[in-house]
Order: sequence, then C-alpha cells, then structure tokens
Amino acid sequence: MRDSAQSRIEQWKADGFDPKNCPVRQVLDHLAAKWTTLILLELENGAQRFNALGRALPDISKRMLTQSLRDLERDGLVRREVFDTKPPSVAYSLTDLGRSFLMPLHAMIDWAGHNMPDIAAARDRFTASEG
Amino acid sequence: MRDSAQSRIEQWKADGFDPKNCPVRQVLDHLAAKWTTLILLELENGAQRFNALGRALPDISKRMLTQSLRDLERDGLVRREVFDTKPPSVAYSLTDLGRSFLMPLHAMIDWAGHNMPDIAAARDRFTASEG
DNA sequence: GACATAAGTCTCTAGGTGAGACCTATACTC
DNA sequence: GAGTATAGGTCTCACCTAGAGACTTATGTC
Repeated sequence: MRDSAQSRIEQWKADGFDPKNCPVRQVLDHLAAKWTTLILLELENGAQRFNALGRALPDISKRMLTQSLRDLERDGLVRREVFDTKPPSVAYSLTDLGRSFLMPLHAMIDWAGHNMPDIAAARDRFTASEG
Repeated sequence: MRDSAQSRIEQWKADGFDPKNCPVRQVLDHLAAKWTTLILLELENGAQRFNALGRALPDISKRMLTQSLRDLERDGLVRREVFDTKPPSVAYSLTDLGRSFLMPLHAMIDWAGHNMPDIAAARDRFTASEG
C-alpha cells in the first residue's frame, strides 16, 4: 500500500510534477477541507436533510454548508435528492464512492484518537519551551 | 476500526459535543491543512533543510512553509534541528509520531489515486448537468 | 565590491470565510 | 386574516488569512 503510493508519487515527479495539476492535491484539497469530512461523518448514519445537517454541525453557516455539499455532490461522494413536498425538501446521502471514502477517513480519525495524548503533550512542551 | 471510531463519536456527542473543543477537529484541522501533508510526504524520504523543502514544493511561500513547519513541530510530528554552521542551517525530520501518521495518510492518497477517475467523471457529469 | 546562500521576518494585497439578513411559498396558530 | 414557523437556500458585508515578494544578518566566492 505504502509502496504503490510512493511509486505513484515518484512517477508523477518523473513526468514533470505540476503542482497546479497534481491529482492528489485536487482530491485532497476538497476532502481535507474543514467541513466536508464532518458532513460525510454525519451522513454515515443515513440520509439527512439540509437543515438537519445544519443542526448536527452547530457551528457551520448555511453558506458553507451549501458550498461544501455542492463540492461533495460535484465530486460524486454525496447524492442530492429533491422531494416534491410543500415546501420542497432536500435529502443528502452518501454514494458508494462517498461510503468508500469513510474507510481511510476513519483510519485518520482513529490515528487522531490514539495519538491525541502525545500531540497534547508535544504542544505543552512546545509552549513551555517558548516561554 | 470503524466501530471504535464510531463509538468514540457517539460518546463525544453523549458528553455534550462541543465543536470548539472537539479533539478530532483540533488534530485534523492541522493535519488536513493544505501544506502539512505535502511536507510530511517530502520528509518521508529523510531529513531535509528549509530551503530544500521550499524547492521540493515549488508553489509554497516561505511564509507558509515556516508556519506549517512550526505547526508540525508544535504537534510533535516534525523535529527541528539547528546546526552550528555558518550561516546556521536547519534540518527538519519526522518524529516517530510523524512517521506513524504516514500510514493513514497513504491510505487516503491511495484512495484518491484509485478513485480519481470516478471523481473526474462525476465532475464532468455535474458540470454537464449545469449547462 | 557585487553577489549568493542560509533561514527566516515583514508588509501589502487579494481572496476566502463566517455572521447573519433576506427570499419564496406553505401551513399552523390565535 | 395577521403573525409566525419551516423548508432550502442566496446575498452582502466585514474580517482574517494566504500568497507574493522585498528585506535582514552574516559569511563565503568571484
């Protein structure tokens, strides 16, 4: 796993690495954005409506919620369905692609959960050494 | 793995989820930042000096390179060593903690590599449906 | 003496983010 | 029938931060 990623990176470099056109960056720039991961985690338990997502993520503005959902929809990780109720309601749910992203995402979150104490300790040391 | 992460999230919510104080966010906000992951990948092959990193990441400004390295050092993922040359040189390298982060990071990059075609197709569809 | 290198810092500007008002239509309450 | 709530957004404004690039201090090279 590590090797295949490494060799892919080497290959890109050999091809004349163009940072503006790096595919990994294009994907990670979206997925690593502040809100998108949190939205994906919220959708893991099932489809949710726009305002329900807003309530689940209390500190996201509607503006950023809309924008993040559009990004995720555009990349094919989230599906948007409009229901002909009055007023119309909209449900967001994970696609298969979106669901497949949860595995590496949880790997990161697990890492964060495991290493939080070490990181906190490192921060304290760093702050202390600064005076 | 998935279950443990999921139950942790449920636990946090039960404890009265405070988004400003969510540990996962605190960690991921740094690690998912645009430059930090790229720096970690560059350091995977061994220690590098400040300007060498700048050359490896052609589109990072010195300002952001300094700041990202400080963040990584503060969190204990990167070690900073000053050598008493003239002029003084500085080497950055991964700590064990930093190296341990490469595994989930590569899992994400592998996912991105694998699913790039699907994502590109989804983007094309989305753009087409917009007119 | 002019120029390069080391590892940054400083300033300025442009762009992105967050907060929150506003919009259209329906339904419920009094 | 006036007021209020809900739905899913859009719009505007102000601030903050990221990016670009000049500047710093000290040594070594041509």
